[in-house]
Amino acid sequence: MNVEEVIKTETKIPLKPRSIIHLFLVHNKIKEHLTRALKPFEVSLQQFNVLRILRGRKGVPANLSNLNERMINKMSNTTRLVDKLLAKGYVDRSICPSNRRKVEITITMEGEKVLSKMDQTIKRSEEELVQNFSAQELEQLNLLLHKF
Amino acid sequence: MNVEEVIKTETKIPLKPRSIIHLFLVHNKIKEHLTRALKPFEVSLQQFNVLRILRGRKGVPANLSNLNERMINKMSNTTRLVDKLLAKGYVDRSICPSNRRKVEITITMEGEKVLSKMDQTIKRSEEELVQNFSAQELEQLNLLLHKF
DNA sequence: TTACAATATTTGTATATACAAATGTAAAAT
DNA sequence: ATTTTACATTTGTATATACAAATATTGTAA
Repeated sequence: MNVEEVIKTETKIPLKPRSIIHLFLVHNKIKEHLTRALKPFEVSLQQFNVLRILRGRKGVPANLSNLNERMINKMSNTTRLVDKLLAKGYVDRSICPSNRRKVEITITMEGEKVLSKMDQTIKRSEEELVQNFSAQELEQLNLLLHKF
Repeated sequence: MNVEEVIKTETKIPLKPRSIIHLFLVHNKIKEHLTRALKPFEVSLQQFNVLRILRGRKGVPANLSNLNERMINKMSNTTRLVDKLLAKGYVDRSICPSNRRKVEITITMEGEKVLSKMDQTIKRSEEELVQNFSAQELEQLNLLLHKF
């Protein structure tokens, strides 16, 4: 992934903006790659992410705030995202009995089933994406990203 | 920017997925930061990007293909993006006389004027974003990103 | 108890994005 | 010359995202 090549420019970009553009381009590449991997399952990356969060709660229902704080893209309309998963039968949603302002969201058996299939696909994609990296280089990358 | 802290999890994430999540989180942070910086100008990052590309052509008109191949997010509806800039008076658009399938897009004086103001704001934001990095660390980051 | 503030979610609106189909123009093939 | 193919852009549709406003419920204060 060469910056100048991808955005078709001959001029040398200064280090700071170049780093940011570089990161954007890599992000795009990864996002497209993972989205393509999830395509057969007809779920978005966000929906996949929510399913994983729900599974991680091991049966304990989540409300929208729980989901939001664990999501990668903090978005305000998690409601509509859950609507989609509900329509697919991958989650259940009910009103919390002890506090009727809240909702209780859980993953269904069906949801767990498709999720475990998605997991394998995503794992393969991730392996592909970082195939040029050694473990040490990935550690180094994480250290650098930590500085942002 | 600590991954586990941001997505509020106690479990240690394996190196490969962690690297990818980390990159997503950093991308989000940068995107939000830059979008906020452009807010007073009422243009999106994409629109800002298009204006910069047009300026870079130094008067030579661009068509939609030219823009697309230089844009960070390759998108199919550059038409509508240019519509927005047109409505703001920042670009001109006309049909290419030699090949009427094409359009000729140029930045206006007004566009150049606001763009130079945006530049300063964006430059400051970029400085802030990479303030914890030494030049050497940024070089290293670019080398690693190059591996994707 | 009534009014007010805080909390949790939902809805509305505008823009962004992805993909497919439609439109109009130019070039190539028969 | 007419048909076909390729090219460049536009439009339509569905979903995603960001932000503000609306709704419903609970907790608190006078």
